[in-house]
Amino acid sequence: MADANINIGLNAVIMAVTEGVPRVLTVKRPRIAAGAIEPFENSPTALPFGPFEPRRHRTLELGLRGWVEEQTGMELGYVEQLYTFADRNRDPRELAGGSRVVSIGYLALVREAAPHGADEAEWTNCYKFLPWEDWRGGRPALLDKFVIPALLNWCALASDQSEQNNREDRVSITFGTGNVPWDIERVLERYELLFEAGLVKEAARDNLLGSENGSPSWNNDALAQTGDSFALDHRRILATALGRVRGKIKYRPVVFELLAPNFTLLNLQIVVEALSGVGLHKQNFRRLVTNNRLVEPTGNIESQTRGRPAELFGFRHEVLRERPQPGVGLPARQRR
Amino acid sequence: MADANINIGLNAVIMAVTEGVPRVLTVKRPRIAAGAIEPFENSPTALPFGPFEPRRHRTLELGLRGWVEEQTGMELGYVEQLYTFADRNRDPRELAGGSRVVSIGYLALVREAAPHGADEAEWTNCYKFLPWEDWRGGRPALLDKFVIPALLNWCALASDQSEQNNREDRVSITFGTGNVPWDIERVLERYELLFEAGLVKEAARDNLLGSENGSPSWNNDALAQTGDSFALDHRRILATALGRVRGKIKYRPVVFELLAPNFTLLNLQIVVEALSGVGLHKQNFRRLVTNNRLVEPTGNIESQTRGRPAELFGFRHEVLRERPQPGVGLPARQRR
DNA sequence: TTATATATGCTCATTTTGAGTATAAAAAAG
DNA sequence: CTTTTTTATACTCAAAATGAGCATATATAA
Repeated sequence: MADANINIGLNAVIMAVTEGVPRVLTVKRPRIAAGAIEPFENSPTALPFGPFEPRRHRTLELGLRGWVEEQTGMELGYVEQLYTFADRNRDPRELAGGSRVVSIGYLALVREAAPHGADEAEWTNCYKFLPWEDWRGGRPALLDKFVIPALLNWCALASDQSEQNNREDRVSITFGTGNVPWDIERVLERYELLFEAGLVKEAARDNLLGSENGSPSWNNDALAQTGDSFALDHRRILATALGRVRGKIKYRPVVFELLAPNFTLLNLQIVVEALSGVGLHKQNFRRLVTNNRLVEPTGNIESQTRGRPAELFGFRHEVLRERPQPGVGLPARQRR
Repeated sequence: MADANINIGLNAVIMAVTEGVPRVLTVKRPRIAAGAIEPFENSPTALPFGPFEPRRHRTLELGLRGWVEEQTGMELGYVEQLYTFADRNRDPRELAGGSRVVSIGYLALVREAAPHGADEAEWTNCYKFLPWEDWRGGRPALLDKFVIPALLNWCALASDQSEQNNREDRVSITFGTGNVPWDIERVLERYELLFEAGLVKEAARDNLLGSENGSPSWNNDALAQTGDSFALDHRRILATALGRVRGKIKYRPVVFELLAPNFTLLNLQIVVEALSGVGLHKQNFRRLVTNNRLVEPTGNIESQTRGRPAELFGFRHEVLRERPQPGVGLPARQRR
């Protein structure tokens, strides 16, 4: 009955925001399904992951929580399932006769704490893997210096006119060329386009692109500009996670999972900006969260500050019973 | 290496809207993983499903498209992954020593067509399975007549005060008791709450609720009011699908997957209302989709109509290049 | 004391939304 | 053939939400 060639792995994107930097928990030695540890060549950075053991775990989420706690000592709070990935060639070892790996991605939001466990886990800036996603300091320079020209070049290499139009449409919608606005949520679409165009290291590494695909072989200098790489398809899972958070923040109060119970409105704004990757108008942000009664003042004042001390606020849980979709509300479009 | 006790099944929620009714494609004999057909007692209604065969299919989505075409003769257009379900006891046969079934749910939107294939597939009104979700004719009577009282009763049966508060909060947020507005997207949360409270047939059938859970054993008359049942956890998957469409409709132009290329604005509105389960203000709906330039007039006029003939419109594809998140915009809250 | 940094309150024009009224163009009823 | 019914479409108007900025308050640093 059972297909002996399927393994299920659970991958965790564990995110935190500290000092205005969105971070993801990364490990050096990925743990391989079925419990065995296999070091990769050069031990590439990976998301923490572990096997799903049906005999031990009643649900997928419980399985995930279990081994995350074992590996990192962290007890997860907010957890949501992201996506299930099972593309062939996901793991190069399948080609060598190994079994097919199906991996289920999960997103967890935590208040940053030092991980402690068997693996050398550490917090890494998400934008090291997806540098084109951070617009807080204005439009990232690498877009115009490298990414967009390379994508347009890839469009021009299409085999026929219809495919070229297709590619140009995708480039303009995902990367906002022409007069198309930048949509902060299309993180995954952007990564997948770069992958297809052979502009991220994994594309070459995973050897999925032949010359018939019209993909030029970019030199390593160029590929170094598109951020750090991850083991397997973990960068794709991270892109899924970031896109999901960016969407969810607007209609569910998930930001508060990343903040201490008391925070200033600037603290809150910085976390929202870090995740969404765009800067927000301070006064309007304040008006939004207070008028919507998403937060409530505690009466306490922040100490040890530069300018005027700010009031401390807390999440107003009752908002869930007042408005169907309470979130922080981001601008629909990002001006360039 | 491989865990011989895992099977992966792909479940398809194939939706269409005709005559103002949102329909889902259902089959009478579910096909069991690994290709064998096992008739269930009474052949309960099920979603079409098939096994994922890693040797044949490069990706999960291709696998799904493949066997859907084999089984129903339908070539799917728009397809998106919903969620992966793997709870223990999902399939009662696991208890009898069978292997664990992991099922990956997919949503497909099609223009309704007669299915033709080996299984006796047919289109069924989604609201037959989730009758409390249809508010187009006003607040469904069964909410006040049966569902809410039964849920409040379940709250009162909680083992301690904290659990009772917890239950009451969940009831009011998902079912909008007190002054909480009804959130059309919380379809899955509502179904899961009814399941926990033992108010849908599957809860009793799957025998997951003991008396220690504080769930009364409802008589069959009562359970008959909460809609038709599905095999396994297929009703849960349908709830996931409906909630997903209701959300997505707002920010992606997915409705047009369900409509012919040319349609009147009333056609469009009826499809949106059928999915969202709420009635919309006709003039404002028109203003929204035309001002946002989501649709464009074709110049043609509908024939064979009752009142004044309406103009035919088409989806304006260019809107994707103008606004980041083009959708039809539903009212945030549903007034009662 | 002055500069600088941050917090917070407020204004104002514009856009979007909710809820209607009014009119137009067809078929059905008498 | 006139009236009624039905559906389509245009327009109004008040309320709410949004985008952008000015002004002021309260702290530390120079």
